[in-house]
Amino acid sequence: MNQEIAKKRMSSEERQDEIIRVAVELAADKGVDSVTTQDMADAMNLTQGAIFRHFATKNDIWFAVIVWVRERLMKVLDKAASDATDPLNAIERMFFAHIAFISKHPAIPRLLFSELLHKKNGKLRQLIEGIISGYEAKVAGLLDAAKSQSLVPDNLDSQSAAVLYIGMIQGLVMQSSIFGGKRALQQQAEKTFPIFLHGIKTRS
Amino acid sequence: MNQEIAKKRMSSEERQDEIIRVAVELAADKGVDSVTTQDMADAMNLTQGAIFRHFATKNDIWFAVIVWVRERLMKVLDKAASDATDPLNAIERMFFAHIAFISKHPAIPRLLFSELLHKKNGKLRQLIEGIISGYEAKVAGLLDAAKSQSLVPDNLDSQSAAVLYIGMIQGLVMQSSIFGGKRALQQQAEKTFPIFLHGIKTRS
DNA sequence: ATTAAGATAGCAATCAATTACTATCTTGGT
DNA sequence: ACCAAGATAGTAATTGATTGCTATCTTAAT
Repeated sequence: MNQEIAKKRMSSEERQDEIIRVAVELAADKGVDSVTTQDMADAMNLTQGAIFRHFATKNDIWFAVIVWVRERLMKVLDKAASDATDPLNAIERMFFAHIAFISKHPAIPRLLFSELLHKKNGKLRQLIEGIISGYEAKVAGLLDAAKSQSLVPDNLDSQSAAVLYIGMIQGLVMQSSIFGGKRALQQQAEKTFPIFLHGIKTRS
Repeated sequence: MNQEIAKKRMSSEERQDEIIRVAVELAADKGVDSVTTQDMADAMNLTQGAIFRHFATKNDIWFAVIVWVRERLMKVLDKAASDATDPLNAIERMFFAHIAFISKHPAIPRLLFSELLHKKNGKLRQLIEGIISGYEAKVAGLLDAAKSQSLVPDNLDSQSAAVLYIGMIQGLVMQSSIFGGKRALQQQAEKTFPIFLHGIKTRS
């Protein structure tokens, strides 16, 4: 019953998209490093060699995956920030948008925060570094804007607060990775954010 | 010139220690998954097969590594906490002891926080989960003690604050992994901790 | 002389990547 | 419309390198 379907011939662009999608899925289950081109091929009813009609090397696949993630994530974050009433509210909306994004794509943090980072590799590491430092700069910028509106004290170190912000996401991801699932992630996030928020607000 | 040195025969126990030490070092450079038994053997002027005179499987090596890390880290943390004057001070001392420990062994966070985490579910994962959840419980316990001394408000969610605490460490590690080295890690830690501390202190 | 550590060599499995070939789609000249 | 010619996606098989691990021999230390 299931033999005839999915035997179509697709354009290279469509196949590239499918490979990226499948790679993300598999990375969620087995971890990035243990996903083989054979796994990808199996997951899309294709032969292993066919993968290399669409990507020159396996590394190029992961590069494309990261680019895909970047575009998706940035789109979500930008939209969340644009709906905000003030800089602090923008940070809060971005945070929960990010948590929701992770809930939908559990593989993402693994891609960004773990293995590929210390892969002495050139392009991949640079790309991920760019995403994270760009994210950090965005948060720090919002905090500076909050300063000028006296929403946070002037003597707050924006960059350090941004580090804490990103760390909070990492901590929540790890927490939900060890214990519960999506539901727990959202719930934990709602309880953790106020502590961070209070940490950056007016000090003695 | 370099042929005759390091040709000693060692006891199995000594070799096990050296294998563990070398494994930690190599994991810092190349990442855990990409360290092969051949790499370890090369790093200690030994044959690859000789490794298996001292460990039955490669997995056993990583297990021993994690156990080694746990003992070292817990020892450092316990000592830091025992010198403290009050629960909040204990958390602060533990934090900076942890940061100093990481500065000395940059491979550790990678072992605990990244790759091995999403390694299906074996003994390794269980061991790491135990370390982290134990750590979290310890911080949460100190926060509860701080409540009874009115150092932090009663309505603080201890577990969420502990998640933020661990996330702060993760964020700092990633920050220093992307940018500077040890110096930057210590400096950043000193600027970030006060934000966390203010976050858990008395609220409006 | 006995024993345990290390050397040498090799196995079976797995991996990314390449090859030679086939099937299918696209296109341009008549 | 037609239909050969080229382009492109896919298959099947194989390559060369690497992996964890093992069987057998060699040597050093007690």
